[in-house]
Amino acid sequence: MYRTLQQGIQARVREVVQARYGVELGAIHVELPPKIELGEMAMPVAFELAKRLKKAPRAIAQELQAELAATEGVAAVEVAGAGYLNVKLDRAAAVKRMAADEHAAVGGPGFRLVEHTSINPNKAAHVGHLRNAILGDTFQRMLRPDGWKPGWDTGVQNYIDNTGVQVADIVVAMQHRLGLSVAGVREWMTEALESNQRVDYLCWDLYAQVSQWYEAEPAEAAARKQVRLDTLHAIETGGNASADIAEIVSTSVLRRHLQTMERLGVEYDFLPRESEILHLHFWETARQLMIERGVLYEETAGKNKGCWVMRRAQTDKAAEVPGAGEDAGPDEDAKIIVRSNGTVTYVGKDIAYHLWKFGLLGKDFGYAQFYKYASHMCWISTVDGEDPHPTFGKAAAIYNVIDSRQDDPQAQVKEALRGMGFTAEADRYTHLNYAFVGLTVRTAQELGYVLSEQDKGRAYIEVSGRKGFGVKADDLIDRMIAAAQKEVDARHPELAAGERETIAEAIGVGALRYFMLRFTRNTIIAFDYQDALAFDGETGPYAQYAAVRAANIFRRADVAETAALAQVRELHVQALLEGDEGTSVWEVWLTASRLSTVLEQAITAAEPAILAKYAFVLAQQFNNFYHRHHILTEADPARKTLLLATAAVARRELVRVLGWMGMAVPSAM
RNA sequence: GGGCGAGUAGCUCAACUGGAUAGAGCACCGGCCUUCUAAGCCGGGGGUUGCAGGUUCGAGACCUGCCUCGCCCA
Repeated sequence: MYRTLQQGIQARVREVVQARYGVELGAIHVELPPKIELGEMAMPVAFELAKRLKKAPRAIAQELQAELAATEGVAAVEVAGAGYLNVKLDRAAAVKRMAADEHAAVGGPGFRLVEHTSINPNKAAHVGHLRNAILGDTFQRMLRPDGWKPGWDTGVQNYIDNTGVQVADIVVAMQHRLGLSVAGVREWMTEALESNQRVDYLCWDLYAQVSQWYEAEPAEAAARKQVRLDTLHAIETGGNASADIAEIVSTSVLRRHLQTMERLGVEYDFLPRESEILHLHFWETARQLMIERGVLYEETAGKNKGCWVMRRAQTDKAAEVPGAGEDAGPDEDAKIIVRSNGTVTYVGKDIAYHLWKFGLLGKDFGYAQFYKYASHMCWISTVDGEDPHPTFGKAAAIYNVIDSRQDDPQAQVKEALRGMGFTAEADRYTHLNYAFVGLTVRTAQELGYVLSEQDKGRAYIEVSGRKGFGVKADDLIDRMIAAAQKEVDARHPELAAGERETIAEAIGVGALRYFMLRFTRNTIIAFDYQDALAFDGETGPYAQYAAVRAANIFRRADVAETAALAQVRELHVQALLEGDEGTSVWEVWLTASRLSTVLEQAITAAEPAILAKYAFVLAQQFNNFYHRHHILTEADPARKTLLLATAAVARRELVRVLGWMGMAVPSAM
């Protein structure tokens, strides 16, 4: 609703400024004034104009003021400070439109491809992976069509590197440490499943052990590293025991990852795998395309002689240097795509994969059904595939949720697309990056890790799969839910055990998801059990609690939420929204009305933390309102209706924003 | 050596991308449960935004140079 009013005022300002001064304005900035007494919208537009018109900002603001007052939905326009234009909204009108659930439509054409999680399928998921999956899943929910918004057609992918060195390490462990054949590995897996052990946990330990084994004896180190390399090559080639074991292990671990993520409400549509990128020869096709487009060439001299390298974009700097053109000799800083021994780098394969994502490769995966969710099927890549099947790729825009250690390679892939002339695609390629998750010293020690004195002085301890160092995702989820369960059991002994469990799950998962979303993406999270398990203050449970309280009012009231909202539209509420008391009610409506503005902002900035902040502020404002006004005992019927509608609208928007964050509102708390 | 990111209250983080008196949570101190649930509410203390310059009506944000820390690359 705020968004709609904002658009109306922006259009009006543009019109007035054009007519009065003949000036065409660019983006018109509208912000929230620091205090509600100053109004609901503030525009610093007069400052901008002051420069161009050589006139005092206050004078300009005063001239505009009179002409803007007539805008629809506006009660008054005032000039404040050095020349701010402050807009006071028609509160009663806004409330009525809000009650009717009028809001700006968020969405548009073009398929959006969100890729996230992408955990190496060789060990259990850990906290860092949770940040990735929760960020990606939340962003996906922000885009996808739902009951509230038309949204964008959206698909979710989880890329699986099933032929990489990490999977090879587990295969080495299986073949050379445990001495297992393909049949033996199959048996080992079956046994683990039947004895109810988490396969990914067993692999977690195996991975740490084999990593140490490589280095354990200096005399053997070279030979063991060679075993590892040979195994990796065997897996890439396919059709041998190592490749078969890799397939068995990675598929079992992958299923475990999907189960873990499903506990958090994270689901996928498609799982493209590295093995298919290899077997379907995506790279060879991409290579031809890159050569044709002139971005890939063989270096004939210098240190990169014999390599295929990527031509770098012509920078301004290079252009200024005389003789820096093509005849100036080898570009020593060019990015190597194919090494002189013929192996393709990771970036090379990634370029091929991204050409596929945008439908530019002229090739597709085979598709097979893999994992069934309650509402849809998750497909996996294969060489041959089943028919009929859905198709992925051919995206209009992509979002890759990958941590910021991959900034360089991601930029190179984007640069390759640009270099090939696919500039529109490069522009719609978003690396949704985020800083990694470490552990606080306290939590690392609690988990039993021995730290050096130097480590103890650090702000965080880095997670390391090779050392078996980290918080496993399932352990964390278990503990979050257990902590919630304890509270629920104490507070609601009257509820059935089953319901208490459902509630605890919603709270535990909500607390975890909120914790991962409340930090902006480039903040390094030092994960701490104590902080994550705190359910007071700026946390998921706080926001959920506000929604539960709002619902409780309607459990006792004699009207339903929808009825309260319908009734308020028939009332004269203007007087009830003024003064100190009225303003405290109006503030809830104002915050609630900003939902679409906030969502759009969060999508544009690709920053889910904006949603988390908003959910908290809305909950805070509701709690404030809840304490100030006792709704059910309100004597004045008109006022009571307004208060009920206020609770209804706060709850409605809170449920929506929490929904995008993947957080359910429990039946009781 | 090059590239990227960070440095804000005791601690953990925000600050709508250049706007009004830099805001929250935690912790600490004081108050509020016979009224829709205290996982809550109200009040209080706490800041040279790493340092030094600069740009302008206006800088935590932009520019230059330093200082610390962390990643990535050779």
